[in-house]
Amino acid sequence: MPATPDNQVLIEHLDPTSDRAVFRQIADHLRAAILSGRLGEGDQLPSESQMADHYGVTRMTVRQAVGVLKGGGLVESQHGRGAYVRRRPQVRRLGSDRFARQLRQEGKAAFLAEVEGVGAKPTVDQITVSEERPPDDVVQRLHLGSRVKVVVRRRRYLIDAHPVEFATSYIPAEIARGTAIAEQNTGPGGIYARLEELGHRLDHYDEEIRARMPDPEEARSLQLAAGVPVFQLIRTAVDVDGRPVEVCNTVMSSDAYVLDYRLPAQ
Amino acid sequence: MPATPDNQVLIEHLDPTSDRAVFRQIADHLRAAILSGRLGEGDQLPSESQMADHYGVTRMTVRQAVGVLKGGGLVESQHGRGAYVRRRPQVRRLGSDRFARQLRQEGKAAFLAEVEGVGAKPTVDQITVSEERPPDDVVQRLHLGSRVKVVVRRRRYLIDAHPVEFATSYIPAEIARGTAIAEQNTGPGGIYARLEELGHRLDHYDEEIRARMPDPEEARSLQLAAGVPVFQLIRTAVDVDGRPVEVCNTVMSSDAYVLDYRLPAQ
DNA sequence: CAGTGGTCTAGACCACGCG
DNA sequence: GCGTGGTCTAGACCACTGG
Repeated sequence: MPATPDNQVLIEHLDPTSDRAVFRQIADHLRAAILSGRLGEGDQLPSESQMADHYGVTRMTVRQAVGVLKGGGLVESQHGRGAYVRRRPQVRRLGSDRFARQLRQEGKAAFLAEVEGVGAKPTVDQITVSEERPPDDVVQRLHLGSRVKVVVRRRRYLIDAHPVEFATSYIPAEIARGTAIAEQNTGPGGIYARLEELGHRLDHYDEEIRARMPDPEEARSLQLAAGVPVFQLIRTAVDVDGRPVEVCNTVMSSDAYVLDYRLPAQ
Repeated sequence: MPATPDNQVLIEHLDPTSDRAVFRQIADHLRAAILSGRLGEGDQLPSESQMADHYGVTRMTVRQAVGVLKGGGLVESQHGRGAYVRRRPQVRRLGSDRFARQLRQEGKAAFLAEVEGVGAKPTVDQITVSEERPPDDVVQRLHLGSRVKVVVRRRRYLIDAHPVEFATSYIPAEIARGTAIAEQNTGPGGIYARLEELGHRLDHYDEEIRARMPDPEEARSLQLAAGVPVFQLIRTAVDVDGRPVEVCNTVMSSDAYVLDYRLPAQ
């Protein structure tokens, strides 16, 4: 009479007659456990060795299964510690009125004011300002000639020391050169307030939103786990004369943000 | 004197003194080749065996490298054929005025009219209509009681036979029951035209946008390659009395869409 | 049929974390 | 020091594509 170790109950979860690959079946089990709540956010998965024993497969097969869940953003692993059900960080809602409001707020940049308002600690770092030839898509959006330079502002935004987005703004040098827009600190109300003071009364913003996987540099800068896509939001500010005066390219961690827009029906 | 086969030039690309894992170095090489255009969209990568020979590693190591690029959405592999630089399909731009327009268009649903307008063949399939208890988040958004039922409309949209999005609409049964909204074919102008005919003049739409990796069911339904995230767009239609009359939950392939919004500055 | 990617084994050694 | 995940080897067999 053969021995029947207790892991037999788990081994029975595998269907050897199924066409579905073993590692996919294991991934399915883990996914079901997570979605059902049997494994909650932050819970540790069984170790790879344990699962290999349980299912009667090698560690490499288990790793394939876990890899599926990591690619789907459900699981995050930490070298030397274990694999965990990924926690969804607190999201920040970006309303479509955020810039209308900003124009009225004096003294603080919108990001700082809003994040402090919910009791978190906002930071802006990696600020650089330079004058450059813009990339082609920016040339198009700003209706510039091919040799025209722009002031380029780069910065990264963090909430409670967690990076959530970074942005690059392009303003025609003709407008921004020598103004506060070309300084590290643009002063109260940010560059939109400065643009209006310079006579470019703003009419509207056009926003283009894409979603994609980050490149390795973006993943590093935003400390993204595997399986977390980014929003790419390209905003063009247009003044009342119909002239585009700024393009801002923002890359945001998709699990730090929900974008809210209100559209009139007419 | 040892033989130096021609693949030696490629083997030299590996830096054995580097801390970076071999499969990451290989992935870096391939990514650089793709981003520089040396490998263009649709081009076939060297076979796994070829790369294993070139770099002097096993096939499993090469597969890890290719897996990195698949997870990033850069590469797509086809069983028995090879691995290819992924093609980005044509994108459809979703303007924020798409529903204001729709109200004026008679005779055709907005999706069909717009896609035909660019010379492509639009399809809607998997249409189902039923009456159900809505999920919690829909109960909240529609300001409903806990036992109230809604008419649920599901459908999938395809462009040139490629699925690009699927959507689920929830309309309070009290409003929709017995009307064209509860039929397969809602008639000219779609459900928004019917809602207005029923006396619910629409005031605005609230849209919430998220990005995330698809679950396996979504990936199958939208035929998504690995490394392609989805947009999830939840739209709530509100009538002039301030009553939410529809919630529509749409899941879209992120590489089929760019979302465009225009925001007034004031 | 040959060549491709997909799955899986049975090991090995390493780097990291934590007690 | 021990358990964890990370990397890598050297095979094997399979499923699929295409000539």
